[in-house]
Amino acid sequence: MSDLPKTYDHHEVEQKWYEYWEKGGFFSHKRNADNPEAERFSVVMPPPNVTGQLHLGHAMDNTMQDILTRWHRMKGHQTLWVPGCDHAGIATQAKVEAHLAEQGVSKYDLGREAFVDKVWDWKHQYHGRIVKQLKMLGSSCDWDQERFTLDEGCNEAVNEVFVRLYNEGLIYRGTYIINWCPQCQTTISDIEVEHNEHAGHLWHFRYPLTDGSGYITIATTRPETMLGDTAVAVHPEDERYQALVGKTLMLPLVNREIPIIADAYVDKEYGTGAVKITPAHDPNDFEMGLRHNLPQITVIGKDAKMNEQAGEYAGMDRYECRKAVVAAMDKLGLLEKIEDISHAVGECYRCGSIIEPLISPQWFVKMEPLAKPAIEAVKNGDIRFVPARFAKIYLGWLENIRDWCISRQLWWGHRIPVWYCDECGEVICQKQEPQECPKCHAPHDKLHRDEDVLDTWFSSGLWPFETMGWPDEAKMEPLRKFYPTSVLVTGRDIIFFWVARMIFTGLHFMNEKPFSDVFIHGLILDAQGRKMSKSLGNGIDPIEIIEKYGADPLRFMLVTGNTPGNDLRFQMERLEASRNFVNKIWNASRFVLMNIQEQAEPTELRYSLADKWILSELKQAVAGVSNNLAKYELGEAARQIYDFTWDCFCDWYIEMSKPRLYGDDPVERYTAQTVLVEVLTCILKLLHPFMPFITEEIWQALPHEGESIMVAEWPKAKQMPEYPAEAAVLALDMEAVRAIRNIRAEMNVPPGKKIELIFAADSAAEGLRQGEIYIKALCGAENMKILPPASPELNAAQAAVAHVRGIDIYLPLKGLIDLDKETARLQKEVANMDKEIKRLEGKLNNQGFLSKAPADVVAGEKVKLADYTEKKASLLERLAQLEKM
RNA sequence: GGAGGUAUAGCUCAGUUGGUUAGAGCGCUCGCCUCACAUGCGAGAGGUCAUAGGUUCGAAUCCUAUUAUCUCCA
Repeated sequence: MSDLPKTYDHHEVEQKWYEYWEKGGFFSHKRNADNPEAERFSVVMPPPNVTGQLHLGHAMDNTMQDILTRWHRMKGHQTLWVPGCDHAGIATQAKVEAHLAEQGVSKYDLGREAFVDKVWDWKHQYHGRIVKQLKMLGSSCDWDQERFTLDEGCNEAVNEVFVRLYNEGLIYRGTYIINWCPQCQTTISDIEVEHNEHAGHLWHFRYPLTDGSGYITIATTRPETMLGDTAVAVHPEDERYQALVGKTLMLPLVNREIPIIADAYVDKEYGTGAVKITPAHDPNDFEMGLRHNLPQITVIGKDAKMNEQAGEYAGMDRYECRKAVVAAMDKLGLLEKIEDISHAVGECYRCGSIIEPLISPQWFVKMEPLAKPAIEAVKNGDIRFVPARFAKIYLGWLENIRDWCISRQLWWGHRIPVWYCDECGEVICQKQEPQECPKCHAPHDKLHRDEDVLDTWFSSGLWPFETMGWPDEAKMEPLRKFYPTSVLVTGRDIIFFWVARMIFTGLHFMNEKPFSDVFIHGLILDAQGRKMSKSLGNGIDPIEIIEKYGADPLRFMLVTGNTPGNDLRFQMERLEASRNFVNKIWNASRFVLMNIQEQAEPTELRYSLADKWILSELKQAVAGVSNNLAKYELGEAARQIYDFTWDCFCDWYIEMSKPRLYGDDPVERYTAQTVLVEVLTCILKLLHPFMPFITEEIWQALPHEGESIMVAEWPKAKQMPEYPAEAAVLALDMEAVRAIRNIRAEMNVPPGKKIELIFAADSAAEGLRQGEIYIKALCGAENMKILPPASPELNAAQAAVAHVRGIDIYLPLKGLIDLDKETARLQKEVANMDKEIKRLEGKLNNQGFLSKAPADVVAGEKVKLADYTEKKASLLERLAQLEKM
């Protein structure tokens, strides 16, 4: 036991305890491993990208995981929280390329191997930073289990998965239309394309019929692709065009004869109802092309420039060509009109470039067979989303899923485990590099490996089991113990990217879901409710916050004032409120420590009214916090700790303990000291998952058993005592105190002035007597008298009066009473009671209410009515007295 | 075009199966450096719970529509 400094300095404290925990092995999943009975709790950290540093969103995500992990650890569970980072293919490669470009070096100058080495250097640098940030935040993850999505073990897992899916026919290579980012120079998957509204135009072009009988007007947002048109489509039921179906058109500028086809996909209402079909540059046209056997003519290359098939336009940028095509059509008199429209344009989620749909040979995962069980697992409740509404988003996506393009034309990532034989064209998919072609036995140097790497999410989709040793039997001890994990905590923005993929890979390869619960949280917004972004410059660095305020207030702020799934606004005021709470806890603890330095001789423990009240309240708080944590209602749990600590413990109990601590009854003193320590210790435990650092600092200073609060036993409400009768008595005394303080304030009684109190009470008299010591201390009263109701001397005094349930309170304030003011105050209160009485009478005269409402509700309303009626009577009586004065 | 979220005090938000005189923090007003804390203490003011209907004995809470706003999907 030791004293605490007057002010709390988080800098030193936070670092000290984190090192202590880490060295002590408190984060290890091996703790408690000898207890076969211990329940297990496991989480895998959504691996942050090694691209850069962590932002507030990561801070929130990891705080939530840490709260759950620390809570379960305190409950005695064997816990594993796996940390790690993601290699983030495109993002990291782009960063490093940009960095090299500043020095005038391109990746091609370096070559693949040297470039990848550079990326590893980058990774090491940022990885160190991320780890440091996580530690500053207090994350209690098991660092011995840390993984990286591109480490050897993950590579083995990726190869294993790829080869198995290939052999099962669930991975295939095919030439389809894909999303090409001309800036990143790679394919991206459908979900990596962001559709944003842009102001654009709808150009109406006339395509002449080959038979010379006229023309058809098509509307397009992409004139440059007309060079690759291979048909014009109309809706089969569109009367305007029915006669034309089957005829052919002469495609202007290129003079190619193309058919008019009918397809139900066409929207009759959009544009002219006739659309040009470019199978090589539009996904829908591609599909339609397959249905109608249309040729695919690629006119735009991977550099987003027109290729040789574009004839005279070859070499032009796609947008330059657009202008040229429009001008040429105009010149030919085939431009009917230009309409201004707003339409969605696909952009690369990474660099914002406009995506060019292209036909290209790529690797795909066949999704339907994998999606089915993943849909089922959520539908049947095996996997639960919290909040439940996110299940709908998940299901909606999986039910309409398209095959997943997994190959990327990058250098940074898991190289696709496929080799091609130059001799016979055999495709060899296997984990180890082949020494010869298994088909034609061509030697090793006749084989070449696929140049592409896999989508980052292909490896992070295996995260819950690849991090636990799979597929290496020798390393799978964590997997056997901790898979499936208990819960996944993540943002709603990566439900498709990541959550869904982990679910289907987990189900497919482990025959078991990867996690039971998916706890989804919202985004962090700035104070104005905007997304934090680099371009707005409104991002906040968690490190700065931690350095200035400490990790505890940041963590507390990040999980309070908010309900699961909703976005959270970051406001300095809220951070300050959390910091103030930390300060409050610190000072309350100082008070307790100061007052137990001279421990009273242990005598008997005799709980007084206040002790029984605070213990009852504590039990409720413990139950509430535990229940809310179990429901992932972290904000509500935090609020309950806050309220209990500040209101119940600091504002009331500590104040009530003072007269006992400073008095000379050793039993009272000893009891108060004991209860103070007991309740404070319990508060610290409840708070520890939220504020790990300050709680450890104080806990270590208090009398305690064990090495760390981290592994102290989580309080069990069921084992705690409660005293409802005494708690109710004290609650009434507290009401009286509030009423008295109110009068003091309203009557401008100087705070230092001691007053006298006279109570008129019948059944409540005993409770007042028991609470006398507190009432006097809290009201600044010298004496208090408790008289029977209607005692003669009550009328005599010139006093202010209040009434609380069955108690008339008289404050003799000779000379301090402003009669008019007092009358006004009482009248206001009478009016208030009138309103309530009227409301209750209405309710209680309602036959429907009496017969249909539950009995306890009816009884409750009756008690209220009686209270208010009594109070009103008392107030009126007092008003009558005042009039006589 | 489809789906969903949100709408409660000046601001940011709670309000968990319908029943509280509708709550908190910040801000505001009044009074206080009361021996843990002015990052504080005590007392207060402030809300037609977006709008319109409906269900119910009873609606901030459930249903329908509307409006505003945000997000996702196409």
